[in-house]
Amino acid sequence: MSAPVKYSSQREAILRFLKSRKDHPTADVVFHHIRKDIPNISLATVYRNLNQLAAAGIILRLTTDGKTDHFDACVEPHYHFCCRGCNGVMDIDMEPFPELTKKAEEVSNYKIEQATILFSGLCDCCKDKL
Amino acid sequence: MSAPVKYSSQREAILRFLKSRKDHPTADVVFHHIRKDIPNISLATVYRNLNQLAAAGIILRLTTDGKTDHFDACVEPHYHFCCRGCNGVMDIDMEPFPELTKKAEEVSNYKIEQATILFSGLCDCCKDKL
DNA sequence: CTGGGTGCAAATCCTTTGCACATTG
DNA sequence: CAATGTGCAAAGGATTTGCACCCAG
Repeated sequence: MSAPVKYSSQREAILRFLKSRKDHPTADVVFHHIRKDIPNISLATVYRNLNQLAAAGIILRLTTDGKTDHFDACVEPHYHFCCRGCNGVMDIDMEPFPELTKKAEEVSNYKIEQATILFSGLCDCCKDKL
Repeated sequence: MSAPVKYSSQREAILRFLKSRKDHPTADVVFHHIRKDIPNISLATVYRNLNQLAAAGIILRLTTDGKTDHFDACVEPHYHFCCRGCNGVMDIDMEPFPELTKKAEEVSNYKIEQATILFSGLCDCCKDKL
């Protein structure tokens, strides 16, 4: 049923760029960087591909407190941190707590498929400045 | 420094409405309900007051995977669940895990001020339908 | 009477979509 | 050649803002 995926150089470039970064760029950041290699790529194409990759589970869409989503080429379950100073999104290297989801499911009786943990505060750089 | 807050019947009505609900309405839902009592209130006023109340720590803004934020009159730390079927946001009645934040802070060296835990999946109603 | 609050409409920001053309398989 | 992907521009939805007027302190 799902439409067969056809190769496109734009999508490859987007994915490659995402994999090369350990921060988690927004669509706009992806767009501006890809543009250096593919000058006439359009923002719409970036959005379309990010959506497609996320839907396919190849990348992760991160919804933070800011208004724009961030994207992560690492789909292993892990936690994130969003700095209220610079609005950057970073990884937190700690093992997931599967008990959390299990306990929530017991307590609530909902079918819980996912737990999103987002820490926020100030990163190393912003800790001093603010 | 912060501007003195003046009373307004609109803000009072918005806060009262929010307190009367255990789901977590969006700005638009608040608007349509308040409108029954204050027919000529504007959506801009609703947004302005929700923002002001959230900034003052009187209510909580909940950013979910959906595109519109939800608001919660209960500011005690607690967890939420967002149903991908009906997009509703519900409370999860379980004790918070303070260790989570502590551990993340140790591991990362960031100044962590907040941990947002959002579960998602299917609620009781949507579990059967989908 | 001074400054915050409101309603309205217009503006913004982020994201999606329609359409004609290009590219892949 | 059939169908997906692209670029462009226009549309869309959620939220904010400018401005003249209103009202609390």
